[in-house]
Amino acid sequence: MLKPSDNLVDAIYADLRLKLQRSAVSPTDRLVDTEIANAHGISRMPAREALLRLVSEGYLVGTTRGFAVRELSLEDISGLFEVRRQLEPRAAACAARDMTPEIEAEITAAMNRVELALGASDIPALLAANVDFRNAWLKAVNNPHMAATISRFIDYFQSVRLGTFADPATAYQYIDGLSRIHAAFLAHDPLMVQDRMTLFMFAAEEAYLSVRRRQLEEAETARPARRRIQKRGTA
Amino acid sequence: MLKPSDNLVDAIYADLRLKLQRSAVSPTDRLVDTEIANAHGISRMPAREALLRLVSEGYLVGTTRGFAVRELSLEDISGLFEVRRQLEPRAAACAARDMTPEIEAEITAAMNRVELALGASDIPALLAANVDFRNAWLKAVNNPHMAATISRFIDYFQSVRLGTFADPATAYQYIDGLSRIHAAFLAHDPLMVQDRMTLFMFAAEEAYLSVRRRQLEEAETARPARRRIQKRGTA
DNA sequence: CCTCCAAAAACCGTATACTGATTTTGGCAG
DNA sequence: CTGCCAAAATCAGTATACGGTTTTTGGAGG
Repeated sequence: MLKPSDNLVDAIYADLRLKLQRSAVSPTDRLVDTEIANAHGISRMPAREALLRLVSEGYLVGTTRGFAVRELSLEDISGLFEVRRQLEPRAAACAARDMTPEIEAEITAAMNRVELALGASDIPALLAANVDFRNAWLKAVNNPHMAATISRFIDYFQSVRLGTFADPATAYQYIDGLSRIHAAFLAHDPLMVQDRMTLFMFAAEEAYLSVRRRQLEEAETARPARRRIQKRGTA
Repeated sequence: MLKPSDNLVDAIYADLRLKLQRSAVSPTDRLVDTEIANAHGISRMPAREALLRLVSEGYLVGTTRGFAVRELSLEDISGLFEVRRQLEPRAAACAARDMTPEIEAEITAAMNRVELALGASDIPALLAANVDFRNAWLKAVNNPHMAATISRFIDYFQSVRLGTFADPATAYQYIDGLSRIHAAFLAHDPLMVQDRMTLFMFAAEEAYLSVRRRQLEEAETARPARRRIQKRGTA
């Protein structure tokens, strides 16, 4: 843990980012700079700067008591998917066009791991394989700005994704869509990839919305009402 | 100067961001935390954090000797426009659909200022009015994620825009495209807005590419070869 | 047992200080 | 005048320290 680059901030940032991608941080957790700092045996500043960067990128929100993973409202989900719909089908089509055998092998390997994990109901493995699949095809996108933007928008859903995969029916449908995209990649058909990605986007949006709606309802019944997340949204 | 929020980092960030939007920082300038700090009468840390944020957002790059505005390669320009083409026509169409009379008045006012500045060949005013026009129609975009992403992508071009407006012919053509978009907004025709924005995107890409190409050539002839911008690109 | 209030703790924001790396400067030799 | 080398300056990164605000805690009173 903590090797990338010779820069402490980047190292901490990468570490936290990975934890977030793996849904290893729950929205109820509080990330505190001092904790992270002496967990890694460093001072507050690098940890703080990494946290601040995650805030400015929209992954975390600052509260009066530590940093927390950002929870998406239903509007957030709709809005984020509107952007994803504009970008991902097109990007995936480009990826299909410019696909190399190496990357093709990677996405196939990731797809296999996804199906294996689905069969074993191994949610963490499913999450990880899902991330791998996405990162693999994004590698074939020649436009780094496009790839980075997409990556970022997908990562916003980490806090919801866990819930999506918890329900077997939803997970199955999600993975089915993924596998259809995978097949289209193997067929080297950019347009088929584009179309299937478009369909996938709509299905995914609905899945996330329903999961999030249920989460919000549960939270409502559990706690009558309370919340206190201040300013510091920045962006 | 330096009022927004009760937070020094945000204040410095906003100040720098504005300077960048106005092209008030040349790529040869070096932004140094200590300078900014005692220019504002504060310590290094807030200035440094603001700079770091601009780096992580891609507006600046860290060098071994201060921070500098990021210079776009021709590939960057093409890549950035590929993303803009996916987002802006659609977003503008939504803006046209959801336009309010207040915002319509704003974009008209901005458009008038653009034409006034164009007539007077007042480049700084043209730059400012152009920013205003964009910000005005983005206000009508109900999806904040969409609006923020677009805003960000547009802002990457600040270092090139100055060059675009310097050439009267290019500036005229650019502004003509803008005015056609404005007319479409006034007609409340989302599809017309969408189409015209699409055309505008292609024209703008070409304009930026040719300006940047010329800049690079000039730099080449002036200085045989040299450059030293290190790692720290982050994101 | 619950409520209210005050003391304590937690945590963020900012300031200052130190270190190491890199670049610039200035002088000395060729 | 040019090239080289060493001293000095510059600047990013990291550590430590302090102040202020908000939250939690714990006890006294109802």
